[in-house]
Amino acid sequence: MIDVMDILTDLNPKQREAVEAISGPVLVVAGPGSGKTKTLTHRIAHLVQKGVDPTNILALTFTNKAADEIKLRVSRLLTHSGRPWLGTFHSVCARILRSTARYIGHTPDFTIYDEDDSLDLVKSVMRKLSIEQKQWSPAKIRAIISSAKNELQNPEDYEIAATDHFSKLVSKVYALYQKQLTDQNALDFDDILTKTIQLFEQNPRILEHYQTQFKYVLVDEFQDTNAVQYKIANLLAQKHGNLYCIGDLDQSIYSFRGADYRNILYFEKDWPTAKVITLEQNYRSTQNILDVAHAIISQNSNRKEKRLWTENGKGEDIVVKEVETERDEGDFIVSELERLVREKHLRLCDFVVLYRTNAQSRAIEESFLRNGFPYKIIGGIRFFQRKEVKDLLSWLKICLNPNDALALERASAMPARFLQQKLGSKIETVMLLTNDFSQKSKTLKLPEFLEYVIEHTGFEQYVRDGTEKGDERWDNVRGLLSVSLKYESEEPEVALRSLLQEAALAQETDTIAYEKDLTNLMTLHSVKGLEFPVVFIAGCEQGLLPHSRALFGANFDDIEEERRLCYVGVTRAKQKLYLLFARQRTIFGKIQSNPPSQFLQNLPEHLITFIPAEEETIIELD
DNA sequence: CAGACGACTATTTTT
DNA sequence: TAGTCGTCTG
Repeated sequence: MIDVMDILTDLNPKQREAVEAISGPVLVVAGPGSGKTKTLTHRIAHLVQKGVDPTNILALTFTNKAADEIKLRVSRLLTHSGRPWLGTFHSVCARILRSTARYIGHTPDFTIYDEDDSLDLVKSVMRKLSIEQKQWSPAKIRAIISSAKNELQNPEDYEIAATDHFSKLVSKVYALYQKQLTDQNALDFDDILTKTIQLFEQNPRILEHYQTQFKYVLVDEFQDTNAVQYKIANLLAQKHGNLYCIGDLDQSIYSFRGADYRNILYFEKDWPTAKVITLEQNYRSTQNILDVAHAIISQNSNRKEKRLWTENGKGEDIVVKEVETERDEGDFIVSELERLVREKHLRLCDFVVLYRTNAQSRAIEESFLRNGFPYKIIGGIRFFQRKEVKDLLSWLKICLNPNDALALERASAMPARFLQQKLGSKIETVMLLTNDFSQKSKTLKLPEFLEYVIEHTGFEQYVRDGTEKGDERWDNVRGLLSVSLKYESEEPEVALRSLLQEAALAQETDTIAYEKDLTNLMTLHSVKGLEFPVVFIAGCEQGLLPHSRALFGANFDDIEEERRLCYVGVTRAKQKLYLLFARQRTIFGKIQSNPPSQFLQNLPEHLITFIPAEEETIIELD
């Protein structure tokens, strides 16, 4: 156990204030690199040091990555005693709902539908209602249903509010969609949150139970909460009033999926006695980088003024580089990288290349390939989202929840010729197989059970069609098998449940290879929370950053979010920052020419080195 | 029912 | 340009 003083002496005065203000509501505005996670973890440790039982502490995050990081750091600070409740909003709510499922009309083995499942269900509902999918995009309808849920509108509420033709149509889909979910004993991601609220509102004693338990509630990345999540945190903290929220409005970049940074403003209204602490000392970047970041973000009107400072010194100029084409952009990045590795003895993993859209990675990759520099693309399709993985998992889902019609449909959709190796007609085959699997799932260890399912569904022949992609698919299936190994020692049913829960809620993200000697390439969104000595931001052009959608819509908020995105990118840099723009670029097979990003316009000139495109650049005709 | 072909579309992404 | 989706064809 670490000494109380150690936990506090390691902090600057503001951080220490945030850690020590343990009673009452606290809002911490934490700029990039200001020790947000440190403050949160030290606060938890401090509470325990003060004698608070860890089970009375609830810490909520948005991503599993953040939850894992906090878990790890808290466990380093506290070598004894129980663990706090610590996890994503979804995992904590799912945990609560598993033990209270009957109050919301489900059984504890409810299935969690991810976004793809949810879309499949919307499509199936639309087919049932004979709604033309060409005319009305299922994805759009799904998104509308999702936002309705996030405004706590149930199908009846939505129907009442629906006036125009389209809304009425959506209302029909929503009603049947929700009914199907209930019938199938399934919850979508939004339900996990909204059903928790429903549970609390309809069962005051259950709410009271959790309110009593959670004497201290902490919320990480508060700017990313949506209305429902904020309400959950608020409800849970109501009894003791010890609600601690930490975040940064300037780094809110997920409003497109429901995050509402205004929660930070509502917080002060809901908790008028809240202590507000701003962390402005930055431990990551040079002052030049912070000044440029400030020049960008201060153009936003929706923000609270704060000014980051550092003891790291001014550092180097920020490089603004003009290039002719996206090919030159990639080549410039690689040549700078090569030069810095040679001159400054940096490693390839000290660099990161950032871009607004995934499509931009292509040209940059090609430069890396041409010059023989290793790289890794972060992002893309997640493991549990892959078709072959979902296909295989659907067989497992049926074992736990035979009402899961989506899983049943998915499993049945596997070409009969693979299944028929063993048994009779298709529908019988699926039935017979699932019956058999259900039995086996109770007795076989999880990895053995998976092997069994793979063998009896002809899964290898199914995914492995002799192509390279087929081998890749097979690798993913083997990957699932290795995931299952960590549940090997558990009871078969518990293990199965855990695996499916992980598949639904713990979407494994690519890990950044800090230790490997290669350069990471990723979107501006993916880089949030990370830091690198040298940062390249490619494509600083009107239409790309800010993205044309935000530009075209002329929506004020959208442009401000793009600016925050740019700010997030800039503040990842520890020592050196490059902002690049191309005079022309091929987008969707057409050559476009866009002016430099408006975000480059107000940068303090004395901090910038501008390098124009080389005039003799030969534009290749092709 | 598997594969081919043309039409269509095209931020960002976590749970 | 490139990936997805629905329809058509053998």
